[in-house]
Amino acid sequence: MPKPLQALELENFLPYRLSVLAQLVSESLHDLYAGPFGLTVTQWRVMAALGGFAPLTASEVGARIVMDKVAVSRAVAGLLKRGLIERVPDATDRRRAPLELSAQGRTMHGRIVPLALAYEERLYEGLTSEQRKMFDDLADRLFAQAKQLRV
Amino acid sequence: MPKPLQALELENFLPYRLSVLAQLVSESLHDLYAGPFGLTVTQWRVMAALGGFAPLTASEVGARIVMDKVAVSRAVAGLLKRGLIERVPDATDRRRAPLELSAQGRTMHGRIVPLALAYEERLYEGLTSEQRKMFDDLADRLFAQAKQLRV
DNA sequence: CTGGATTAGTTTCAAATGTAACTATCATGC
DNA sequence: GCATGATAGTTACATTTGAAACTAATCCAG
Repeated sequence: MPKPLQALELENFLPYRLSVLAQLVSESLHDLYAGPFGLTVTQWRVMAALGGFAPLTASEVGARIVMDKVAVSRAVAGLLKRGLIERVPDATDRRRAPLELSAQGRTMHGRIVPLALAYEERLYEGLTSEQRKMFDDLADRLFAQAKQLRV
Repeated sequence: MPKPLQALELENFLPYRLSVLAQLVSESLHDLYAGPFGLTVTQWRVMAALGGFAPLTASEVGARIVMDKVAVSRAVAGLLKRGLIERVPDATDRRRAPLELSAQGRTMHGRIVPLALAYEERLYEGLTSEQRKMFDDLADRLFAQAKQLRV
């Protein structure tokens, strides 16, 4: 009796597994800064990008955190209103609006970073340092391959 | 001069990396069945779950594909309207509404599965089979750990 | 039995998101 | 130097999504 040539078990299907894992991790992390600091995922990512590489324009932020410019624009609007980031006028090109963390934003950033790193550390806890490197490396390759396959 | 004790580089931050990788893969896969078959991600996952384990109630589907019942309910409504799935009345408990693929749904499922598996295969292409197993195993551990950490 | 608590699933309303159109500024070719 | 097109960012509208309220059916304690 001919068995089906191909079967798809969601549980073992890589794209599905990646999706579920990423979602679970993302939600856990979200709990760290959503409640206490009132940030959305995108807002936090914008702050993280600026924390490391300010000043950046909205476009540069978008490229860095892989978000379209509308999403970035909205996150930036929210952060500006709360005074967590500031615009630095660019005299040579007034279309550009470079951004950086405000003093208040730096303080918040400084509080969240240790929480985020601690969460990452706990997540990695079951893995040896070789295994961590291995996972990172393999994830990199998958990412490169996925980009390659993107039509 | 005291350097900051902790720094967070988004590019090397595991939750962020997982999120970006999963999103890229998910979008690529989405292209395979959204255009040609007009399915949303959730709809496809519902069909995939039913393809392997029907009959399942909406709740059971939700547990399997890690989706809340509202999302499942909406996906199911869309699939029912298109005649891709059917309800099997449950005489012993009329609250429950077990679902299964219709003939038409099975046909579509049978067309999508090979496409999905082929994509997965191409994604894995740069990895040896040991590396695949390794990645899967490490991802499993991370997932278990993430569940553990979930408050 | 029967009234309150549970469970399955749907609907509703508000918030988040994506696409496309829009404004403002700058770069370029003639 | 000025029309055309490109770029940065915002706004508007339609769709999707999420949280909570709701309906219907079942379970269970007394």
